[in-house]
Amino acid sequence: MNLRELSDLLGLSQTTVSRALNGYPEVKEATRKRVTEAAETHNYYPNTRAKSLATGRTMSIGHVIPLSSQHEMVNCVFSDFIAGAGEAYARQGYDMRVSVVDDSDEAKAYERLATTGKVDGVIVHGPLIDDERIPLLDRLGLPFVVHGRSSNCTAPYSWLDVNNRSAFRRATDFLLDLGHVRIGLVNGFEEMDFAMRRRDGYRAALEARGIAVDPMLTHAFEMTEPFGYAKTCEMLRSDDPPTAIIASSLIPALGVRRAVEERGLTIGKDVSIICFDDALSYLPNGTGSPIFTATRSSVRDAGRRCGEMLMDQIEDRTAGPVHELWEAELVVGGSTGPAPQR
Amino acid sequence: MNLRELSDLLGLSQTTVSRALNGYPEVKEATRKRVTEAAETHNYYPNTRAKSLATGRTMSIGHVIPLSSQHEMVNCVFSDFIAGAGEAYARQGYDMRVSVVDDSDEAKAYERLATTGKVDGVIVHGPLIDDERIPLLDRLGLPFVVHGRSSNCTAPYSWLDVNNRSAFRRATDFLLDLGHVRIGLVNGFEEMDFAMRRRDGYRAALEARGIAVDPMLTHAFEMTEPFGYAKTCEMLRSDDPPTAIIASSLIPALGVRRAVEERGLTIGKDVSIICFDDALSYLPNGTGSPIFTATRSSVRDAGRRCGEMLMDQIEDRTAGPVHELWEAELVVGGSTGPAPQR
DNA sequence: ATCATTTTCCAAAGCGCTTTGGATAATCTT
DNA sequence: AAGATTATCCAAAGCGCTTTGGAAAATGAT
Repeated sequence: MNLRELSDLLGLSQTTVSRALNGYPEVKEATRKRVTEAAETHNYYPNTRAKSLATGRTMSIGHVIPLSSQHEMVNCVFSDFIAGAGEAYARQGYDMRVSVVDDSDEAKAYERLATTGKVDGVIVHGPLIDDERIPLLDRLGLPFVVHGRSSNCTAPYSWLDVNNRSAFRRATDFLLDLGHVRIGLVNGFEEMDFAMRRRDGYRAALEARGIAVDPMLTHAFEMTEPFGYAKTCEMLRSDDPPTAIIASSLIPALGVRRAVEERGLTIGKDVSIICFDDALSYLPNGTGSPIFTATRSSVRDAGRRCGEMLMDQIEDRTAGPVHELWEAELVVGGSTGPAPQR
Repeated sequence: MNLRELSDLLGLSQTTVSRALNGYPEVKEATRKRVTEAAETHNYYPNTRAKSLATGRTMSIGHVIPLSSQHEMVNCVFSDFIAGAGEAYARQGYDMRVSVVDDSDEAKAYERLATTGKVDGVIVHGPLIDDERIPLLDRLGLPFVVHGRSSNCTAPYSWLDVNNRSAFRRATDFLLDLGHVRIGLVNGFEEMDFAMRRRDGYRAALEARGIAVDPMLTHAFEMTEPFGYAKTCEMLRSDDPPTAIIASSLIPALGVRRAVEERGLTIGKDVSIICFDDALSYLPNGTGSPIFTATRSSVRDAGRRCGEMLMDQIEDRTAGPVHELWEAELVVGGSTGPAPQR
């Protein structure tokens, strides 16, 4: 059942039927009612492809995910983000178009999305410190919202980020207050803006107390469980091991925990752990009281909000860039305690 | 730059340019070369919306994910699946359209996808035992592939599944061979087909040795870490606690581990653990030797293959349904050992 | 050289919708 | 009651592509 058939059936023109269905004012209420009822009973839904072509809008938002051998974009954190974003999209009749691309031609993928008109806008995931995607999208004129920020980027753009620096500064201060001095950092790749900022917060807290950053205690890599495990093993084996470790995500924190326990040490006593908790729905940091002391900010909420911001921008393209900086909350769980006496 | 502009520029008709670009035979090689080169230099890419309308194909595959308060579809396993599927799509020029819907109108969402022509086919995730989506999609005539199976479903359909029954039978046998008798099961929701089959494999192994299934030892719920933790605590507190626990995923297994260790028991000695390992990229079961003894099957590979099967089906709609049953591999890690002596 | 084929290209008709620019009918002024 | 407004509807022109049904040009057969 298409528009022509429906309008023939009703003895009306396609124009009128289309207008009735789309809520235009130049159609009598009685007619509108007749049309909507007929559409209902005959199960008419406008063809998306035709509608897209006519309106120039696709009602879909692109998410480009690079598939690289060395860095996994698609992970638990990502899936919670898209769950949130997807929820926001659904509420406004959008949906999400995910294209997986080889990371060598990620730029081309964005270009293609823009020139072929597949999407009305995109979300930029995992921005690097000086991310080239931002000027590119700016140039392409495709609306976008960055989840995170990109330092050194001069072009104006909309973003939503958690205050990673203050979160890690706060976590580090918390440990310092407990008397810890040897504090390890298990971070994500530091080309990524969020990881760089987290390291910076960590560094600032230490330096404020006159403690130098020990390169032996700071590690940056893909945030997997085995990475947390391996680096913790390495640090604990050293002559001057850390008494506390900060992990950039719950997942490597699980590895940290495994390494600590395997060594027969007790968490929160021999070694304290703080992690950044994205409040993943499938991997919650405990249900009642938190397992790990953590700085927490829901990535799902972030997804939801990024989606909203982007749709707003698409709907009103004249509006300027919007920024939101969220503070992470510090939740104290059982994984931290006073530094052990020497 | 659109087709008309490009053809005007070349002094050719749109027909010829279109044909040259799409590899049709009725165009001289020299002309084709001239056209492709012009397209290249002028950065011409056909408008997807127009192309879709003209061809009736969208080159995109739908994934419907119900958003429910009590059951999370979007999880780590899901994200690895779509990474695999997305990779397959990318290779053949498809991409993925994800729509998040309230679970109360999931059926309507599929109907809408079909009638509005948003996608060329869909992947059905997490089939229930008698899943109504299968007859629905069959009726709608929308190509689809089910990741998993749906028992009791009479309509023919394509699916790819791991042999959940044999995997859990094997895991249970492995523990029985080690002398375990009290074996706990931390399963997913048993309305879901895979969970039902897993339970069945577990039951069959026990019954083959004349051991009755103890309801105190079998639990089914959302497969989160806290669920694994809570149920393990509960079981370990009982008068006749299990000496081994089988978990339906690595994630609840982490909770199982936490509960066991928190009680001061040793994994692989006091309590053995086997889990189903989906070989998640972000949460691998160890790098070299596995952490948990596990039955393993890569959900990412499954995603890739489901995607391929679906695209094949879309390309040749006359082909009958295809089935693939994958056997999970048993990998022995450090989490299992002989049953402790009484 | 003539006719039949094949090769190469084109004009025009969709695909199913939205939207512009009227026309007609109904209502309001005076 | 005639002219001015307004409410209601319509025909037709896109949106940018593919594809059908020829036409013209080139090639082959006789």
